[in-house]
Amino acid sequence: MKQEVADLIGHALRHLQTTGTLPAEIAPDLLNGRLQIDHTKDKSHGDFASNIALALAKPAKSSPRALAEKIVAALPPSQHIAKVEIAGPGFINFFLAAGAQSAVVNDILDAAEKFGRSAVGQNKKVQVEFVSANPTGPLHVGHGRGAAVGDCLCRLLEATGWDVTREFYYNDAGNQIGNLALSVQCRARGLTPSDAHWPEDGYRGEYIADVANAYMAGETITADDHHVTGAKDPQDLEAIRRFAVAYLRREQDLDLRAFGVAFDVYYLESSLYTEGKVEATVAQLLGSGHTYELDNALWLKTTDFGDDKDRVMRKSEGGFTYFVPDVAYHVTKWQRGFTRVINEQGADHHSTITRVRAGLQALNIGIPQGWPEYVLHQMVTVMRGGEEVKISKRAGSYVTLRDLIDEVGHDATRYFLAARRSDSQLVFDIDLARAQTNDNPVYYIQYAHARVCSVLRQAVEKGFEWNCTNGLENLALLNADEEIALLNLLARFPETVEQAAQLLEPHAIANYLREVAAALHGWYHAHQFLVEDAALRDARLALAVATRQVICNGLQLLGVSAPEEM
RNA sequence: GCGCCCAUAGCUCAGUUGGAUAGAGCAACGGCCUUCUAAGCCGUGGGUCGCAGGUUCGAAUCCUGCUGGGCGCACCA
Repeated sequence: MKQEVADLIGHALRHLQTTGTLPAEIAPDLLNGRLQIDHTKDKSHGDFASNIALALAKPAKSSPRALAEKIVAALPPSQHIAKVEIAGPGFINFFLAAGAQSAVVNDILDAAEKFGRSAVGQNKKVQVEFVSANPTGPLHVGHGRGAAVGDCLCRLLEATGWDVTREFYYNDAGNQIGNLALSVQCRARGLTPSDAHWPEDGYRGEYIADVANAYMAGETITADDHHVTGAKDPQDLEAIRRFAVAYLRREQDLDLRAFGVAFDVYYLESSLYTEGKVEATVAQLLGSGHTYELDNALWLKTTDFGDDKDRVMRKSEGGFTYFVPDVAYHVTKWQRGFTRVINEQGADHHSTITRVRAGLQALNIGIPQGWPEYVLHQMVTVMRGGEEVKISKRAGSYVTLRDLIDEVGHDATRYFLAARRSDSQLVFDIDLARAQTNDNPVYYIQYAHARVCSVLRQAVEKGFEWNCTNGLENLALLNADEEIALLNLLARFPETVEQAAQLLEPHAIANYLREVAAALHGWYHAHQFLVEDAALRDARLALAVATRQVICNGLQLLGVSAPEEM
């Protein structure tokens, strides 16, 4: 319906151009999306409003209202538009004809689980890299936020027609891993973090002891088609390293699986070395003319590309800094044909953005400046009983994702971690997330879904014969305020999805679903569904089923289940 | 000191990419249970959109400068 209004205005504008009322040169502007149609907040302003006359007044050398009148006069007739008004400084308000809103029920029932999907992505490849936690410990809440946001982004991109690859990058080759191995070795030798000989920056969580015990017991870890068995030898640091990495990777995989997140590609940092990709990148950078030697170290002039200081590539004592394999890694993404790449990561790693992009620009291999895109999420604070929760037994210094899933469940965890704009800090209220009341938005939304299911069960019990298409010819009977409000809301689902995908903002879906749930509950309480009048009953059930479908599709995008009973 | 992010009702947050009188949920107050789920619904009160300038028909939204909070500023990752 919104598109139809846009088309009508577009038609009118072209007409005004051919008659010379509007200068021809403003046409490209319009086609580039300056033609904006808004849903009105206020019913007295109609159903849709356009600011086109205000935007074009200046180039058309006309007053906004005079231009608005010309545009309205040039609008082609439409059976769906009952009335067009000019209001305020020059807004053009469109009033839909009675019954025009209810057509969306038909659309929803036709499209079913496809309602809200689109093809704007044109099946183009996009890679989303997210979580990418070092295999040095259990995933924490921050990783959980990354997992929730990243996976929802993927679902949004898939829903809008992109060919999505989910990728996880394991930093399994750096100092942190050496640290991990040392920590496990200490535990295997019977030391504890309270010991005087415990390494300064060793890992202190209980899980290190678990890894050490499993290693000493000769456990076998199976991951990624290969097996690693504990060598039981506390002297063999290399064996400990391999075992610990495999052990913790398995842990993370189990957590992610419990969270409903699955990756297509797990990329190992170590493979960049074994396959010579780091060396190749270094060689290319050397040839680029953007490097220099200073104090025995090799530097990249990242300041040539907007960084605030140059970065070391090869340390004076040998060995590359982390950012060299990072650049090499991104080169592989480019070479694998991902012209679009989105990296979802914690804001604390923000500084890598300029560095990685600078390295890629220095290579001068045709990578565009803004590639890759980044979505950063801010810190998460976990609250319980009005107090901040900071530690978990297993990890020691932080709350793990597993803790949250165990305590509040998979659905609430996913919802709450994705329901806020990712660039503002998030307070995760455990008490709220656990609540089986309407204060809890997850509960409220799932309950709306279950409620429709319940009504349909009642309909069967009462012997009302009904199927989805019964109500369609009676849709015009849906004219109560609550029904119109719900219809308008449902009609907005496709554009909500499209915009959330375009802006990479999954939280918009969460907010939208809360609105739909509220509209459904409000409607339910104002009207009986299972009335004697068969035509009205069928119409209402059709709308209820359509609403359930939209809620179901929306929850699917968030990775939250849609229960039939609660 | 430098860079990035944030600041909207008592609390948690939206705000359609510059639009009309800034919204929702909690909390507070007042109503509603012979009912397909009261696990709910309706109503009322509550705001200098952190502060000060600027841009224009029009600013919570864009620009500049402050204030306050978070994060980052390694030859760690």
